[in-house]
Amino acid sequence: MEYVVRKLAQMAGVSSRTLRYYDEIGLLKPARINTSGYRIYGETEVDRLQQILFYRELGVSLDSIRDIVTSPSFDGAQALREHHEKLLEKREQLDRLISNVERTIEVSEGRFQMMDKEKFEGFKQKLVDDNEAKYGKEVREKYGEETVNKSNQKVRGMSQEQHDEVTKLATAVTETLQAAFETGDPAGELAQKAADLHRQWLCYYWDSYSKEAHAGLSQMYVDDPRLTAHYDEKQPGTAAFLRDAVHIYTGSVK
Amino acid sequence: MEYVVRKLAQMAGVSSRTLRYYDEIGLLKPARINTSGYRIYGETEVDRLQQILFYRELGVSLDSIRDIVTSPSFDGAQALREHHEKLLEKREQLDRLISNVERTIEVSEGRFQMMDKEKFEGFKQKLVDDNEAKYGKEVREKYGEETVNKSNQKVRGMSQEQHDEVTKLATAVTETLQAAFETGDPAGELAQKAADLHRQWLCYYWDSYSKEAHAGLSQMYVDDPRLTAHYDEKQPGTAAFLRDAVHIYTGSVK
DNA sequence: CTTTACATTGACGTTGCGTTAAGGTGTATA
DNA sequence: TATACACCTTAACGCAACGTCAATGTAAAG
Repeated sequence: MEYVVRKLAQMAGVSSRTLRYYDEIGLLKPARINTSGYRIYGETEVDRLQQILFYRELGVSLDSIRDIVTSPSFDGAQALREHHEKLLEKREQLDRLISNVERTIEVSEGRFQMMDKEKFEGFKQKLVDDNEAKYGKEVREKYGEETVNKSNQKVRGMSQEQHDEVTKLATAVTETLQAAFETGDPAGELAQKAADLHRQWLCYYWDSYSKEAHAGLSQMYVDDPRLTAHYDEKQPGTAAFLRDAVHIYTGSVK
Repeated sequence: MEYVVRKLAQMAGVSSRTLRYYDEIGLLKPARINTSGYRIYGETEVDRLQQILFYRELGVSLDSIRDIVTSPSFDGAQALREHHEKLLEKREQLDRLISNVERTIEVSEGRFQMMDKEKFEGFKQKLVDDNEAKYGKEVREKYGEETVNKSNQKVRGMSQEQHDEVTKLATAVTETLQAAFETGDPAGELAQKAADLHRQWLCYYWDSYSKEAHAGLSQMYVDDPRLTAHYDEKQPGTAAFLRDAVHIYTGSVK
Protein backbone atom coordinates (compact mmCIF):
# COMPACT_ATOMS: atom_id res chain seq x y z
CA MET A 1 0.00 0.00 0.00
CA GLU A 2 1.13 3.56 -0.71
CA TYR A 3 0.71 6.80 1.17
CA VAL A 4 1.14 10.48 0.51
CA VAL A 5 2.56 12.66 3.24
CA ARG A 6 -0.69 13.44 4.98
CA LYS A 7 -1.89 9.88 5.12
CA LEU A 8 1.31 8.51 6.54
CA ALA A 9 1.62 11.41 9.00
CA GLN A 10 -1.92 10.84 10.26
CA MET A 11 -1.44 7.14 10.61
CA ALA A 12 1.81 7.54 12.49
CA GLY A 13 0.77 10.46 14.65
CA VAL A 14 3.42 12.86 13.37
CA SER A 15 3.11 16.08 11.37
CA SER A 16 3.54 16.45 7.63
CA ARG A 17 6.36 18.85 8.40
CA THR A 18 8.11 16.11 10.32
CA LEU A 19 8.04 13.78 7.34
CA ARG A 20 9.35 16.46 5.04
CA TYR A 21 12.10 17.23 7.51
CA TYR A 22 13.00 13.55 7.76
CA ASP A 23 13.25 13.40 3.98
CA GLU A 24 15.44 16.50 3.96
CA ILE A 25 17.94 15.08 6.47
CA GLY A 26 18.03 11.70 4.78
CA LEU A 27 16.39 9.89 7.63
CA LEU A 28 13.30 8.69 5.80
CA LYS A 29 13.23 9.03 2.06
CA PRO A 30 9.98 8.38 0.19
CA ALA A 31 9.79 5.33 -2.04
CA ARG A 32 9.35 7.60 -5.04
CA ILE A 33 8.22 11.02 -6.18
CA ASN A 34 5.16 10.97 -8.43
CA THR A 35 4.63 13.04 -11.59
CA SER A 36 3.17 15.93 -9.57
CA GLY A 37 6.23 15.99 -7.33
CA TYR A 38 4.40 14.38 -4.40
CA ARG A 39 6.22 12.08 -2.00
CA ILE A 40 4.95 8.52 -2.10
CA TYR A 41 5.75 6.14 0.77
CA GLY A 42 5.45 2.37 0.77
CA GLU A 43 5.70 -0.62 3.07
CA THR A 44 9.43 -0.32 3.56
CA GLU A 45 9.05 3.29 4.61
CA VAL A 46 6.30 2.40 7.06
CA ASP A 47 8.57 -0.08 8.79
CA ARG A 48 11.45 2.38 8.74
CA LEU A 49 9.26 5.06 10.30
CA GLN A 50 8.20 2.70 13.03
CA GLN A 51 11.81 2.04 13.92
CA ILE A 52 12.53 5.76 13.86
CA LEU A 53 9.68 6.47 16.23
CA PHE A 54 10.86 3.82 18.68
CA TYR A 55 14.34 5.32 18.73
CA ARG A 56 12.87 8.79 19.04
CA GLU A 57 10.69 7.68 21.90
CA LEU A 58 13.85 6.48 23.61
CA GLY A 59 15.48 9.86 23.18
CA VAL A 60 17.98 9.07 20.45
CA SER A 61 18.97 12.02 18.28
CA LEU A 62 17.82 12.01 14.67
CA ASP A 63 21.43 12.12 13.47
CA SER A 64 22.19 8.96 15.39
CA ILE A 65 19.00 7.28 14.26
CA ARG A 66 19.86 8.00 10.66
CA ASP A 67 23.31 6.48 11.04
CA ILE A 68 21.86 3.41 12.66
CA VAL A 69 18.92 2.65 10.37
CA THR A 70 20.73 3.44 7.15
CA SER A 71 23.67 1.25 8.02
CA PRO A 72 23.98 -1.78 5.71
CA SER A 73 24.28 -3.99 8.75
CA PHE A 74 21.11 -2.71 10.41
CA ASP A 75 19.07 -5.64 11.70
CA GLY A 76 15.44 -4.65 12.23
CA ALA A 77 14.49 -7.66 14.30
CA GLN A 78 17.45 -7.20 16.63
CA ALA A 79 16.65 -3.51 16.94
CA LEU A 80 13.12 -4.35 17.99
CA ARG A 81 14.40 -6.58 20.75
CA GLU A 82 16.59 -3.76 21.98
CA HIS A 83 13.69 -1.33 21.87
CA HIS A 84 11.72 -3.78 23.95
CA GLU A 85 14.39 -3.97 26.58
CA LYS A 86 14.81 -0.22 26.72
CA LEU A 87 11.08 0.41 26.90
CA LEU A 88 10.86 -1.94 29.86
CA GLU A 89 13.62 0.05 31.54
CA LYS A 90 11.78 3.22 30.76
CA ARG A 91 8.68 1.82 32.37
CA GLU A 92 10.66 0.99 35.49
CA GLN A 93 11.82 4.55 35.67
CA LEU A 94 8.29 5.78 35.21
CA ASP A 95 7.21 3.51 38.02
CA ARG A 96 9.79 5.14 40.22
CA LEU A 97 8.39 8.52 39.31
CA ILE A 98 4.91 7.34 40.17
CA SER A 99 6.10 6.04 43.52
CA ASN A 100 7.78 9.39 44.08
CA VAL A 101 4.63 11.38 43.47
CA GLU A 102 2.63 9.03 45.67
CA ARG A 103 5.08 9.46 48.49
CA THR A 104 5.14 13.21 47.99
CA ILE A 105 1.36 13.30 48.20
CA GLU A 106 1.58 11.53 51.53
CA VAL A 107 4.16 14.03 52.68
CA SER A 108 1.91 16.88 51.67
CA GLU A 109 -0.80 15.30 53.80
CA GLY A 110 1.59 15.35 56.74
CA ARG A 111 1.90 11.61 57.18
CA PHE A 112 5.69 11.58 57.24
CA GLN A 113 8.85 13.37 56.20
CA MET A 114 10.84 13.12 53.02
CA MET A 115 14.47 13.95 52.48
CA ASP A 116 15.27 16.46 49.77
CA LYS A 117 17.18 13.88 47.82
CA GLU A 118 14.22 11.51 47.77
CA LYS A 119 12.05 14.14 46.12
CA PHE A 120 13.91 13.61 42.89
CA GLU A 121 13.64 9.87 42.67
CA GLY A 122 12.97 8.78 39.11
CA PHE A 123 14.03 12.04 37.51
CA LYS A 124 17.62 10.96 37.47
CA GLN A 125 17.95 8.21 34.96
CA LYS A 126 20.35 5.38 35.25
CA LEU A 127 23.56 6.19 33.51
CA VAL A 128 25.79 4.21 31.23
CA ASP A 129 25.95 0.61 32.17
CA ASP A 130 28.87 -0.77 34.08
CA ASN A 131 28.94 -3.83 31.97
CA GLU A 132 30.13 -2.35 28.76
CA ALA A 133 32.82 -5.00 28.64
CA LYS A 134 29.99 -7.50 28.38
CA TYR A 135 28.23 -6.28 25.27
CA GLY A 136 29.15 -2.70 24.55
CA LYS A 137 32.11 -3.71 22.51
CA GLU A 138 30.18 -5.63 19.92
CA VAL A 139 27.78 -2.75 19.39
CA ARG A 140 30.63 -0.30 19.06
CA GLU A 141 32.30 -2.30 16.37
CA LYS A 142 29.04 -2.59 14.54
CA TYR A 143 27.85 0.98 14.55
CA GLY A 144 30.88 3.07 15.34
CA GLU A 145 32.10 4.67 18.50
CA GLU A 146 30.59 8.08 17.98
CA THR A 147 27.11 6.84 17.27
CA VAL A 148 26.99 4.71 20.36
CA ASN A 149 28.30 7.44 22.60
CA LYS A 150 25.71 9.84 21.36
CA SER A 151 23.03 7.23 21.59
CA ASN A 152 23.89 6.23 25.11
CA GLN A 153 24.04 9.80 26.17
CA LYS A 154 20.62 10.56 24.84
CA VAL A 155 18.98 7.32 25.82
CA ARG A 156 20.03 7.90 29.36
CA GLY A 157 19.34 11.62 29.38
CA MET A 158 22.80 12.15 30.66
CA SER A 159 24.24 15.62 30.64
CA GLN A 160 27.85 16.36 29.95
CA GLU A 161 28.29 17.44 33.53
CA GLN A 162 27.05 14.13 34.83
CA HIS A 163 29.08 12.27 32.27
CA ASP A 164 32.20 14.12 33.36
CA GLU A 165 31.49 13.28 36.98
CA VAL A 166 31.06 9.62 36.27
CA THR A 167 34.23 9.55 34.22
CA LYS A 168 36.19 11.30 36.95
CA LEU A 169 34.93 8.94 39.60
CA ALA A 170 35.73 5.91 37.46
CA THR A 171 39.25 7.18 36.99
CA ALA A 172 39.61 7.86 40.70
CA VAL A 173 38.43 4.35 41.51
CA THR A 174 40.91 2.81 39.12
CA GLU A 175 43.88 4.84 40.31
CA THR A 176 43.13 4.47 43.99
CA LEU A 177 42.56 0.78 43.52
CA GLN A 178 45.93 0.34 41.89
CA ALA A 179 47.69 2.22 44.65
CA ALA A 180 45.78 0.24 47.26
CA PHE A 181 46.60 -3.05 45.56
CA GLU A 182 50.27 -2.31 46.00
CA THR A 183 49.76 -2.00 49.74
CA GLY A 184 48.26 -5.49 49.66
CA ASP A 185 45.87 -4.54 52.45
CA PRO A 186 42.13 -4.56 51.56
CA ALA A 187 41.35 -3.13 54.98
CA GLY A 188 43.84 -0.31 54.65
CA GLU A 189 43.09 3.34 54.23
CA LEU A 190 43.68 3.41 50.48
CA ALA A 191 41.60 0.31 49.84
CA GLN A 192 38.76 1.70 51.89
CA LYS A 193 39.00 4.93 49.99
CA ALA A 194 38.75 3.01 46.74
CA ALA A 195 35.68 1.22 48.03
CA ASP A 196 34.12 4.51 48.98
CA LEU A 197 34.85 6.02 45.59
CA HIS A 198 33.36 2.92 44.03
CA ARG A 199 30.21 3.48 46.09
CA GLN A 200 29.98 7.07 44.91
CA TRP A 201 30.35 5.89 41.34
CA LEU A 202 27.61 3.34 41.83
CA CYS A 203 25.25 6.02 43.09
CA TYR A 204 25.11 7.31 39.55
CA TYR A 205 23.83 3.95 38.49
CA TRP A 206 21.55 3.06 41.33
CA ASP A 207 18.68 5.15 42.58
CA SER A 208 19.07 3.53 45.95
CA TYR A 209 22.24 2.18 47.46
CA SER A 210 22.51 -0.71 49.86
CA LYS A 211 25.56 -2.36 51.33
CA GLU A 212 24.25 -5.75 50.37
CA ALA A 213 23.95 -4.76 46.75
CA HIS A 214 27.38 -3.21 46.79
CA ALA A 215 28.91 -6.34 48.25
CA GLY A 216 26.95 -8.50 45.82
CA LEU A 217 28.12 -6.55 42.82
CA SER A 218 31.75 -6.72 43.89
CA GLN A 219 31.35 -10.47 44.17
CA MET A 220 30.04 -10.46 40.64
CA TYR A 221 33.29 -8.92 39.49
CA VAL A 222 35.02 -12.05 40.63
CA ASP A 223 32.40 -14.53 39.46
CA ASP A 224 31.96 -13.28 35.90
CA PRO A 225 35.11 -13.96 33.89
CA ARG A 226 34.53 -11.08 31.55
CA LEU A 227 34.10 -8.57 34.34
CA THR A 228 37.11 -10.04 36.10
CA ALA A 229 39.07 -9.58 32.90
CA HIS A 230 37.91 -5.99 32.76
CA TYR A 231 39.31 -5.18 36.19
CA ASP A 232 42.35 -7.43 35.93
CA GLU A 233 43.39 -5.92 32.64
CA LYS A 234 46.26 -3.93 34.14
CA GLN A 235 46.90 -5.94 37.25
CA PRO A 236 45.74 -9.52 37.78
CA GLY A 237 44.01 -9.96 41.10
CA THR A 238 42.45 -6.52 41.14
CA ALA A 239 38.87 -7.75 40.92
CA ALA A 240 39.34 -9.99 43.93
CA PHE A 241 41.08 -7.22 45.81
CA LEU A 242 38.26 -4.80 45.14
CA ARG A 243 35.79 -7.47 46.21
CA ASP A 244 37.66 -7.88 49.49
CA ALA A 245 37.91 -4.15 50.06
CA VAL A 246 34.20 -3.66 49.43
CA HIS A 247 33.27 -6.53 51.68
CA ILE A 248 35.24 -4.94 54.48
CA TYR A 249 33.88 -1.48 53.66
CA THR A 250 30.32 -2.75 53.78
CA GLY A 251 30.92 -4.84 56.85
CA SER A 252 30.17 -8.05 55.02
CA VAL A 253 33.11 -9.85 56.57
CA LYS A 254 34.37 -9.52 60.08
CA MET B 1 19.04 23.07 54.27
CA GLU B 2 20.66 25.22 51.60
CA TYR B 3 22.25 24.40 48.28
CA VAL B 4 24.41 26.15 45.75
CA VAL B 5 23.74 25.55 42.08
CA ARG B 6 25.89 22.50 41.68
CA LYS B 7 24.55 20.70 44.71
CA LEU B 8 20.93 21.22 43.78
CA ALA B 9 21.59 20.34 40.16
CA GLN B 10 23.30 17.09 41.13
CA MET B 11 20.58 16.13 43.55
CA ALA B 12 17.84 16.81 41.01
CA GLY B 13 19.58 15.34 37.99
CA VAL B 14 19.63 18.54 35.98
CA SER B 15 22.52 20.70 34.81
CA SER B 16 23.80 23.87 36.46
CA ARG B 17 22.99 25.62 33.22
CA THR B 18 19.38 24.53 33.57
CA LEU B 19 19.09 26.10 37.00
CA ARG B 20 20.60 29.34 35.80
CA TYR B 21 18.25 29.35 32.84
CA TYR B 22 15.28 28.73 35.14
CA ASP B 23 16.38 31.68 37.26
CA GLU B 24 16.72 33.83 34.18
CA ILE B 25 13.19 33.09 32.93
CA GLY B 26 11.68 33.55 36.36
CA LEU B 27 10.70 29.93 36.74
CA LEU B 28 12.82 29.09 39.76
CA LYS B 29 14.43 31.95 41.62
CA PRO B 30 16.99 31.20 44.31
CA ALA B 31 16.09 31.95 47.92
CA ARG B 32 18.83 34.55 48.03
CA ILE B 33 22.14 35.61 46.50
CA ASN B 34 25.06 35.41 48.90
CA THR B 35 27.83 38.01 49.29
CA SER B 36 29.89 36.39 46.54
CA GLY B 37 26.97 36.58 44.15
CA TYR B 38 26.24 32.85 44.39
CA ARG B 39 22.69 31.54 44.10
CA ILE B 40 21.46 29.91 47.32
CA TYR B 41 18.42 27.61 47.18
CA GLY B 42 16.35 26.43 50.13
CA GLU B 43 13.53 24.08 50.99
CA THR B 44 10.89 26.05 49.15
CA GLU B 45 12.97 25.99 45.99
CA VAL B 46 13.50 22.24 46.30
CA ASP B 47 9.77 21.68 46.36
CA ARG B 48 9.24 24.11 43.50
CA LEU B 49 11.85 22.31 41.43
CA GLN B 50 10.19 19.00 42.05
CA GLN B 51 6.91 20.38 40.75
CA ILE B 52 8.68 21.83 37.73
CA LEU B 53 10.28 18.51 36.92
CA PHE B 54 6.95 16.68 37.12
CA TYR B 55 5.37 19.16 34.71
CA ARG B 56 8.41 18.95 32.47
CA GLU B 57 8.26 15.19 32.48
CA LEU B 58 4.68 15.52 31.31
CA GLY B 59 5.70 17.72 28.42
CA VAL B 60 4.45 21.09 29.64
CA SER B 61 6.34 24.10 28.29
CA LEU B 62 8.42 26.10 30.73
CA ASP B 63 6.38 29.22 30.01
CA SER B 64 3.23 27.42 31.04
CA ILE B 65 4.88 25.88 34.05
CA ARG B 66 6.00 29.30 35.22
CA ASP B 67 2.51 30.71 34.89
CA ILE B 68 1.08 27.79 36.83
CA VAL B 69 3.52 27.51 39.72
CA THR B 70 3.92 31.25 40.27
CA SER B 71 0.17 31.81 40.39
CA PRO B 72 -1.00 32.92 43.84
CA SER B 73 -3.68 30.25 43.70
CA PHE B 74 -1.27 27.42 42.94
CA ASP B 75 -2.05 24.43 45.14
CA GLY B 76 0.92 22.08 45.40
CA ALA B 77 -1.00 19.16 46.84
CA GLN B 78 -3.65 19.34 44.14
CA ALA B 79 -0.97 19.59 41.49
CA LEU B 80 0.64 16.43 42.81
CA ARG B 81 -2.62 14.56 42.47
CA GLU B 82 -2.90 15.71 38.89
CA HIS B 83 0.67 14.66 38.18
CA HIS B 84 -0.17 11.26 39.58
CA GLU B 85 -3.12 10.88 37.29
CA LYS B 86 -1.18 11.99 34.26
CA LEU B 87 1.75 9.75 35.03
CA LEU B 88 -0.59 6.78 35.23
CA GLU B 89 -1.93 7.70 31.80
CA LYS B 90 1.58 8.00 30.54
CA ARG B 91 2.32 4.54 31.80
CA GLU B 92 -0.72 3.21 29.99
CA GLN B 93 0.58 4.69 26.80
CA LEU B 94 3.98 3.18 27.42
CA ASP B 95 2.31 -0.16 27.97
CA ARG B 96 0.70 0.18 24.57
CA LEU B 97 4.09 0.89 23.07
CA ILE B 98 5.53 -2.17 24.72
CA SER B 99 2.68 -4.30 23.39
CA ASN B 100 3.33 -2.83 19.97
CA VAL B 101 6.99 -3.76 19.97
CA GLU B 102 6.17 -7.23 21.22
CA ARG B 103 3.68 -7.75 18.43
CA THR B 104 6.12 -6.35 15.90
CA ILE B 105 8.76 -8.78 17.07
CA GLU B 106 6.32 -11.61 16.48
CA VAL B 107 5.60 -10.24 13.03
CA SER B 108 9.30 -10.12 12.26
CA GLU B 109 9.49 -13.76 13.25
CA GLY B 110 6.79 -14.54 10.73
CA ARG B 111 4.12 -15.63 13.18
CA PHE B 112 1.40 -13.37 11.77
CA GLN B 113 0.64 -10.20 9.86
CA MET B 114 0.21 -6.69 11.10
CA MET B 115 -1.67 -3.85 9.47
CA ASP B 116 0.26 -0.66 8.82
CA LYS B 117 -1.96 1.28 11.16
CA GLU B 118 -1.27 -1.11 14.01
CA LYS B 119 2.44 -0.50 13.74
CA PHE B 120 1.98 2.92 15.26
CA GLU B 121 -0.03 1.94 18.29
CA GLY B 122 1.08 3.90 21.32
CA PHE B 123 2.87 6.60 19.39
CA LYS B 124 -0.33 8.55 18.94
CA GLN B 125 -1.28 9.90 22.30
CA LYS B 126 -4.80 10.41 23.48
CA LEU B 127 -5.94 13.89 22.72
CA VAL B 128 -7.86 16.46 24.67
CA ASP B 129 -10.39 15.00 26.96
CA ASP B 130 -14.02 14.94 26.04
CA ASN B 131 -15.08 15.87 29.50
CA GLU B 132 -13.85 19.38 29.59
CA ALA B 133 -17.29 20.44 30.71
CA LYS B 134 -16.67 18.32 33.77
CA TYR B 135 -13.54 19.91 35.13
CA GLY B 136 -11.84 21.91 32.42
CA LYS B 137 -13.82 24.99 33.18
CA GLU B 138 -12.60 25.32 36.73
CA VAL B 139 -9.02 24.97 35.63
CA ARG B 140 -9.48 27.54 32.91
CA GLU B 141 -10.87 30.08 35.27
CA LYS B 142 -8.05 29.40 37.66
CA TYR B 143 -5.07 29.54 35.34
CA GLY B 144 -6.27 31.29 32.24
CA GLU B 145 -7.36 30.05 28.85
CA GLU B 146 -4.05 30.37 27.10
CA THR B 147 -2.09 28.48 29.69
CA VAL B 148 -4.45 25.54 29.69
CA ASN B 149 -4.58 25.31 25.93
CA LYS B 150 -0.83 25.26 25.70
CA SER B 151 -0.59 22.84 28.52
CA ASN B 152 -3.09 20.44 27.06
CA GLN B 153 -1.44 20.60 23.72
CA LYS B 154 1.95 19.73 25.11
CA VAL B 155 0.80 17.19 27.64
CA ARG B 156 -0.85 15.27 24.91
CA GLY B 157 1.84 15.75 22.31
CA MET B 158 -0.78 17.03 19.98
CA SER B 159 0.26 18.74 16.82
CA GLN B 160 -1.60 21.64 15.33
CA GLU B 161 -2.64 19.48 12.44
CA GLN B 162 -4.21 16.94 14.73
CA HIS B 163 -5.77 19.67 16.79
CA ASP B 164 -7.32 21.17 13.69
CA GLU B 165 -8.71 17.81 12.66
CA VAL B 166 -10.29 17.23 16.04
CA THR B 167 -11.77 20.69 16.03
CA LYS B 168 -13.18 20.24 12.56
CA LEU B 169 -14.74 16.93 13.45
CA ALA B 170 -16.23 18.35 16.63
CA THR B 171 -17.80 21.17 14.65
CA ALA B 172 -19.13 18.75 12.07
CA VAL B 173 -20.67 16.62 14.81
CA THR B 174 -22.39 19.60 16.35
CA GLU B 175 -23.75 20.99 13.12
CA THR B 176 -24.89 17.68 11.74
CA LEU B 177 -26.47 16.85 15.08
CA GLN B 178 -28.48 20.06 15.06
CA ALA B 179 -29.71 19.49 11.54
CA ALA B 180 -30.58 15.91 12.39
CA PHE B 181 -32.39 16.95 15.54
CA GLU B 182 -34.73 19.04 13.44
CA THR B 183 -35.68 15.96 11.45
CA GLY B 184 -36.65 14.33 14.72
CA ASP B 185 -35.52 10.96 13.39
CA PRO B 186 -32.53 9.35 15.18
CA ALA B 187 -32.51 6.59 12.57
CA GLY B 188 -32.49 9.02 9.67
CA GLU B 189 -29.63 9.67 7.32
CA LEU B 190 -28.50 12.89 9.01
CA ALA B 191 -28.59 11.40 12.49
CA GLN B 192 -26.60 8.41 11.34
CA LYS B 193 -24.12 10.72 9.73
CA ALA B 194 -23.77 12.59 13.01
CA ALA B 195 -23.20 9.32 14.82
CA ASP B 196 -20.51 8.37 12.33
CA LEU B 197 -18.79 11.73 12.66
CA HIS B 198 -18.96 11.28 16.42
CA ARG B 199 -17.24 7.92 16.02
CA GLN B 200 -14.49 9.46 13.90
CA TRP B 201 -14.00 12.13 16.55
CA LEU B 202 -13.78 9.50 19.23
CA CYS B 203 -11.06 7.68 17.32
CA TYR B 204 -8.77 10.55 18.23
CA TYR B 205 -9.45 9.77 21.83
CA TRP B 206 -9.48 6.02 21.82
CA ASP B 207 -6.75 3.78 20.52
CA SER B 208 -9.33 1.13 19.91
CA TYR B 209 -12.96 1.64 19.08
CA SER B 210 -15.81 -0.63 19.99
CA LYS B 211 -19.49 -0.22 19.45
CA GLU B 212 -20.18 -1.09 23.04
CA ALA B 213 -17.94 1.69 24.27
CA HIS B 214 -19.49 4.13 21.84
CA ALA B 215 -22.97 3.26 22.95
CA GLY B 216 -21.90 3.39 26.60
CA LEU B 217 -20.38 6.81 26.24
CA SER B 218 -23.45 8.22 24.53
CA GLN B 219 -25.50 6.90 27.43
CA MET B 220 -23.17 8.76 29.75
CA TYR B 221 -24.08 11.98 28.02
CA VAL B 222 -27.63 11.48 29.22
CA ASP B 223 -26.79 10.16 32.68
CA ASP B 224 -24.33 12.86 33.71
CA PRO B 225 -26.17 16.16 34.16
CA ARG B 226 -23.13 18.25 33.37
CA LEU B 227 -22.46 16.44 30.10
CA THR B 228 -26.12 16.64 29.26
CA ALA B 229 -25.99 20.38 29.89
CA HIS B 230 -23.00 20.59 27.61
CA TYR B 231 -24.84 19.03 24.69
CA ASP B 232 -28.20 20.60 25.46
CA GLU B 233 -26.75 24.06 25.64
CA LYS B 234 -28.17 25.14 22.29
CA GLN B 235 -31.04 22.74 21.99
CA PRO B 236 -32.54 20.82 24.91
CA GLY B 237 -32.88 17.15 24.15
CA THR B 238 -29.76 16.95 22.03
CA ALA B 239 -27.88 14.63 24.36
CA ALA B 240 -30.73 12.13 24.36
CA PHE B 241 -31.07 12.42 20.60
CA LEU B 242 -27.38 11.74 20.08
CA ARG B 243 -27.67 8.77 22.46
CA ASP B 244 -30.53 7.39 20.40
CA ALA B 245 -28.73 7.96 17.13
CA VAL B 246 -25.59 6.25 18.40
CA HIS B 247 -27.52 3.33 19.77
CA ILE B 248 -29.09 2.80 16.38
CA TYR B 249 -25.78 3.35 14.64
CA THR B 250 -24.05 0.78 16.80
CA GLY B 251 -26.91 -1.63 16.61
CA SER B 252 -27.55 -1.45 20.33
CA VAL B 253 -31.30 -1.22 19.84
CA LYS B 254 -33.32 -2.98 17.24
C1' DC C 1 50.61 31.65 48.37
C1' DT C 2 49.28 28.21 44.75
C1' DT C 3 46.28 25.00 42.68
C1' DT C 4 42.02 23.13 41.64
C1' DA C 5 37.15 23.17 41.50
C1' DC C 6 33.19 25.80 40.99
C1' DA C 7 30.69 30.34 41.05
C1' DT C 8 29.17 34.32 37.98
C1' DT C 9 27.60 36.82 33.40
C1' DG C 10 27.49 37.10 28.52
C1' DA C 11 26.80 35.22 24.19
C1' DC C 12 26.79 32.09 20.36
C1' DG C 13 25.14 27.54 18.65
C1' DT C 14 22.19 23.34 18.19
C1' DT C 15 18.15 20.27 17.42
C1' DG C 16 13.74 19.39 15.76
C1' DC C 17 10.55 21.01 14.23
C1' DG C 18 6.20 25.00 13.83
C1' DT C 19 4.67 28.52 10.98
C1' DT C 20 4.13 31.42 6.97
C1' DA C 21 4.35 32.55 2.06
C1' DA C 22 3.88 31.55 -2.78
C1' DG C 23 2.48 28.63 -6.15
C1' DG C 24 0.98 23.85 -8.04
C1' DT C 25 -2.30 19.56 -7.91
C1' DG C 26 -6.45 16.61 -6.83
C1' DT C 27 -11.27 16.12 -6.08
C1' DA C 28 -15.98 17.28 -5.63
C1' DT C 29 -19.72 20.26 -6.92
C1' DA C 30 -22.40 23.61 -9.55
C1' DT D 1 -15.82 23.82 -17.70
C1' DA D 2 -15.15 26.73 -13.69
C1' DT D 3 -14.88 27.11 -8.83
C1' DA D 4 -13.95 25.99 -4.14
C1' DC D 5 -11.61 23.51 -0.93
C1' DA D 6 -8.07 20.48 0.71
C1' DC D 7 -3.48 19.21 0.29
C1' DC D 8 1.02 19.06 -2.33
C1' DT D 9 5.66 21.39 -3.08
C1' DT D 10 9.93 24.52 -1.79
C1' DA D 11 11.93 28.20 0.76
C1' DA D 12 12.82 30.46 4.81
C1' DC D 13 12.29 32.53 9.28
C1' DG D 14 11.44 31.69 14.21
C1' DC D 15 11.48 29.32 18.58
C1' DA D 16 12.08 26.41 23.02
C1' DA D 17 15.33 24.64 26.00
C1' DC D 18 19.06 24.44 26.87
C1' DG D 19 24.68 23.05 25.65
C1' DT D 20 28.99 25.09 25.11
C1' DC D 21 32.60 28.44 25.42
C1' DA D 22 34.97 32.60 27.21
C1' DA D 23 36.39 35.67 30.79
C1' DT D 24 36.63 36.59 35.48
C1' DG D 25 35.71 36.02 40.50
C1' DT D 26 35.38 32.83 44.83
C1' DA D 27 36.07 28.74 47.92
C1' DA D 28 38.75 25.22 49.81
C1' DA D 29 42.73 22.35 50.37
C1' DG D 30 47.73 21.74 50.41
